[in-house]
Amino acid sequence: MDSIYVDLKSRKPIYEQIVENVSSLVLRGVLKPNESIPSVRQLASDLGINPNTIHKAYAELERRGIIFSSPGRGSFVSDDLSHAADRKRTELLSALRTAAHEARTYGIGEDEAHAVISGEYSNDEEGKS
Amino acid sequence: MDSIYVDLKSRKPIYEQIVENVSSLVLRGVLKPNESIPSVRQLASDLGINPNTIHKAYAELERRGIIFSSPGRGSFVSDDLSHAADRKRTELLSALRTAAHEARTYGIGEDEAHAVISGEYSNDEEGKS
DNA sequence: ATAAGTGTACTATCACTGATAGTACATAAA
DNA sequence: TTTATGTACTATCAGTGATAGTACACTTAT
Repeated sequence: MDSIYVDLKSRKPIYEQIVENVSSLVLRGVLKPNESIPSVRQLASDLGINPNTIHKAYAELERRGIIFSSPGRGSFVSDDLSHAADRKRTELLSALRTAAHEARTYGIGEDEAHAVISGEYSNDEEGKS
Repeated sequence: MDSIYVDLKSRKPIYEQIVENVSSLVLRGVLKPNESIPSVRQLASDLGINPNTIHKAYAELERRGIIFSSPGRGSFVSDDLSHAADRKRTELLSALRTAAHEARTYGIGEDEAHAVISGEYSNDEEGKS
């Protein structure tokens, strides 16, 4: 959860997994602004996949303002993550709204829906060692 | 929403759209048990897609116990939908749980999450004419 | 200056999957 | 008998993800 990995058996393309993976580490604060992230070739080697695939992911991450890359130097976490954070927040609320809407559509009661939320927020000490 | 359609521009495969589409109509009670559904060729013609694609969707729907097909007669909604309904319910609750978990992970407060649920359940007259 | 490591840009190729096209056959109903 | 149905094939195409290989410009450290 706190490092980069891929699931080769997943339906989701590898490069998308990398994108979401790094994005998650950055937006959750595991990787700090201006911190360096693994080089294209290094990460490709670590994960046993093609460098082109990593580059495709990094290009998308740069497009989203999550990281920036500099030829000869490497790739780094963006110094301004506000845009990306806002977008993620909106996306999460939208997902929650959609799930709730679907639940209602199929006859799941409001009380039960609230109970699910409460249950998820009462899993004590989410990030313990 | 209450009839079968497809979005050719979607990332989701056409046959999967058909599956979810029919499944939704059946589990929401729009299509009743033992009611007939469009024939493979008819639906293919209506939607402007290949009959093989429809058949692939119908085969999956039959596998899930949503419909059943009979050569020479046609395809019909299953008479016993309890299994499919249970699975759908579990799936919806799981989706809600996942959305809530993600929201929490990224710092969205419990109050805000509950507010989203309440908001979605207070959209009065969801299904008006 | 040199070497090593970096991002980046190509081309070519392969594999998988979704989708189409066409044909064919057995069945059921009018 | 005719028509429409589900079903089962084969062949083909298109798009996409991924790999392989090469190359070039840039930065950093030696």
